Amino acid sequence: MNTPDVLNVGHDCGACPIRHRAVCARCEADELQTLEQIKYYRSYQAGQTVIWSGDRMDFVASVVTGIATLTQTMEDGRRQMVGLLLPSDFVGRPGRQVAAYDVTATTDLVMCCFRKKPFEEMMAKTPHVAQRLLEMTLDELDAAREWMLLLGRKTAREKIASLLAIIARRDAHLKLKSAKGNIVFDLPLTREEMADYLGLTLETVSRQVSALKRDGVIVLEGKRHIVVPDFDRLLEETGDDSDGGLLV
Amino acid sequence: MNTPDVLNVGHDCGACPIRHRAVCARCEADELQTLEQIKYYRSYQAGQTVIWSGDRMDFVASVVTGIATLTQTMEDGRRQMVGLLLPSDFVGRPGRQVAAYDVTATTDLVMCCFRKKPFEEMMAKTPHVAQRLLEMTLDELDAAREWMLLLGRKTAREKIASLLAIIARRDAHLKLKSAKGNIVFDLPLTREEMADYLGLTLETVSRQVSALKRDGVIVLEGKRHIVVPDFDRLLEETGDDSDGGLLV
DNA sequence: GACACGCTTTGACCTACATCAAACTGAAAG
DNA sequence: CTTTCAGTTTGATGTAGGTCAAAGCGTGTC
Repeated sequence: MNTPDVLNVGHDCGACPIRHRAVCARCEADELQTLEQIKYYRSYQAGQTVIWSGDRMDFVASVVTGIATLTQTMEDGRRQMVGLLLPSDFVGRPGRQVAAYDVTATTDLVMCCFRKKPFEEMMAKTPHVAQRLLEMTLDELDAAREWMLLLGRKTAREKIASLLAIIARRDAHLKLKSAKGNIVFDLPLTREEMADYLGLTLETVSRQVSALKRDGVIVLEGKRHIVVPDFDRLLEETGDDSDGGLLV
Repeated sequence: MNTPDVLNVGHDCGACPIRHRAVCARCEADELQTLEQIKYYRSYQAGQTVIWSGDRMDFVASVVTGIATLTQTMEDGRRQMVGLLLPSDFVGRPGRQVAAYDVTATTDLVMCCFRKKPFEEMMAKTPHVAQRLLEMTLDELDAAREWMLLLGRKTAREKIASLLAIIARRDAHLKLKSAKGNIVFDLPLTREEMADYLGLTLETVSRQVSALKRDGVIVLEGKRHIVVPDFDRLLEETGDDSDGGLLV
């Protein structure tokens, strides 16, 4: 096995077309050996909670397969998703003892974990890892800020379109397919989870998904399987700038 | 001068009570010398735009005095603030050529800048800096996620109370005062800027500020000067958990 | 086959906040 | 002292999305 999960975290290889996933010629570097020694796997079933906010968290991890969410809950039960973790995403914060969010598996989930202590020691020694982690965290921060624009200023319809576009893009990217023609993917979230992502109610999500379907922006096969016949059309519905955020 | 601005970025000294601000015994470390050589200052007047989204950005910087905001704007003019930069906060992303957000001075502003190229070279050499930057970015990510909960799920009144609490805390912290008794501070934002922060309109902000004043949660002296007679009371109005997010 | 259970859709109604509009306030400019 | 202007407040009205309620749908179970 080529341990792509380990590469996600430890290594940034310019030669790899898809940085977080590909196998890389420099796999023998020291930090990878170290990571290899301290890693272990955990599996969770769909719906299982990985960690509760406030729990002691003695590991960091990266998602290998499946989807997990980070959510915050208010005392009265209002919930807001604050992170959507797809394969190759990183969970956990070096330097923090206690989880700040609920982490939940929304599909069956496999994570590649590293015990926090040795991971931090390794980080202190190998600048590679800290730099890669910084880069990944900055990407997450950008995503969070786009998400803030969505939550604060977009209409319900724009929110739905944006979420579909995000998932479609991630999905297509992970499958290495180009974005020409039909884009097909399975929604990994229930209406309620979509609502928690978007700051809406599930009823509003349902209505707006139906509306996009009625207007021919998407085609629904069953409840979960989605076909996007014209990706540009979907992007128009998001309210985002047309130049599509190609910042480097 | 003890160059506290430089310390913000380059150094994490456990001995300093207030980490980002204090002067530190290890100031002679190499990276500080390097930073010292490549730094320069820029001043902006209140209202001036520091960088437009999409502009080439050849420096990174930290705020020395004053307040700046990061905002995103949609084609039709809807605006959402996505970052509020107070003294000691960091702007700019190593590795990115182009600004992703509008950066605006909301008060007179002094920034301590570092040209990007030498800063990045220095980062590659001194792990200290990358690690400090990672830590700061993770803090920002947490702040962004709390902000997402605010935007997605809080009522207008809770949003206002939360913003006041955030500013009060930052302000008190920067002044090294304890949080007992009256907390007094000047609002650094106009109603419109508050609205852009909170995903509201300025009219709603005005109404809710008046309501909090009517209910005795805050005392307004003029339009900007605010007295919080009972900080716990204000916190109750935020809708947040009472244990106040003391995550380490 | 019928039942139960989780998820989704649809409808009727309601309300928090947006929108539009006008008046107020205070500081700066002449 | 008057004018101007940016920022703010306040009021009247509109509406997107929330709330409550009921019905539909697919899958697994007895």
